[in-house]
Amino acid sequence: MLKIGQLSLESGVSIKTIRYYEELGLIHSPERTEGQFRLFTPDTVHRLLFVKRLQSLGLSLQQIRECLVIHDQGELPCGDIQEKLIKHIAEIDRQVEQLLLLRQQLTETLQGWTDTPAKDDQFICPNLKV
Amino acid sequence: MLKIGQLSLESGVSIKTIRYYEELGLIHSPERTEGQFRLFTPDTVHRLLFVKRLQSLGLSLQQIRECLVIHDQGELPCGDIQEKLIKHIAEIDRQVEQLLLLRQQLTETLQGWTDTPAKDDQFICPNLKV
DNA sequence: CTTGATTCTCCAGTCAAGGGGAGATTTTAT
DNA sequence: ATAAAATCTCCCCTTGACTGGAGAATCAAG
Repeated sequence: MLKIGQLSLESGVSIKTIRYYEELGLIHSPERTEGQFRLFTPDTVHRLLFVKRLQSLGLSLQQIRECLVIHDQGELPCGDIQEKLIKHIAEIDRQVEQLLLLRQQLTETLQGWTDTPAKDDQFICPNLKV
Repeated sequence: MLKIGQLSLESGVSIKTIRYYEELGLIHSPERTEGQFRLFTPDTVHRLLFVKRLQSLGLSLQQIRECLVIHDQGELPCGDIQEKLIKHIAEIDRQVEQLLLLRQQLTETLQGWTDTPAKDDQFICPNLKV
């Protein structure tokens, strides 16, 4: 059994974050010593590494929790994880598309931009007629 | 002179947001009636449209404020705006790059993924050996 | 004069994923 | 036995751009 500091060392997740994850239900509330110190089972290390891995792939803690719930029901969460990852790719594609659209807007706006435009008190920036 | 409701109508910016922008210094604190109702000058409409335009191009309110400060010093902010837009394009490029890297990670992770892996109690998801 | 619409200030909350620190207690090591 | 290290709970803070609501005051119209 591990106290929280040891778990933090072995998983690379900060103590604060571990307690936060417990609060979110990402890890189970562990046993306590008589003095209320948390005593985690060793497999909690794996659980935290799993969280970090999915997080590094861009999933939210909420999504990760959904996977862990399935795992805790005794099922393999692979299918669910796969689905989430695929959806996440689609989400990334949407974001990239939006960013490229914006980039296009920006380059168009910068087309014909001049540093010394005629001053026009109607506009704050004459290059940007708004 | 416009009261805040009228300014909101003409600019499309909500009343709450107008007061927020005043607090941030994006628009000048206007005159007041005896009863403390704000009375905006009509050019505030343009100013709000300018803010919305730069915002739609992805600039933060902080960056927009910097442009407006230059304008209020009697200078044309075009050069500053141009510089910010160019930097913003570079920022977008960085973001896209990061997203595509992540996308690559995701597709690699999904390579060879199987819906019916052998159960392995050491791992939460055997497809994701973490 | 009264009613209803508008506006005022102030406070608080939203989203995500934690971080900081106080003050008390518990555990461990000497 | 005592000191030091670890942990506990509790509450507030962060970023950015707002939004919501309470309760009071003001303005405009009939």
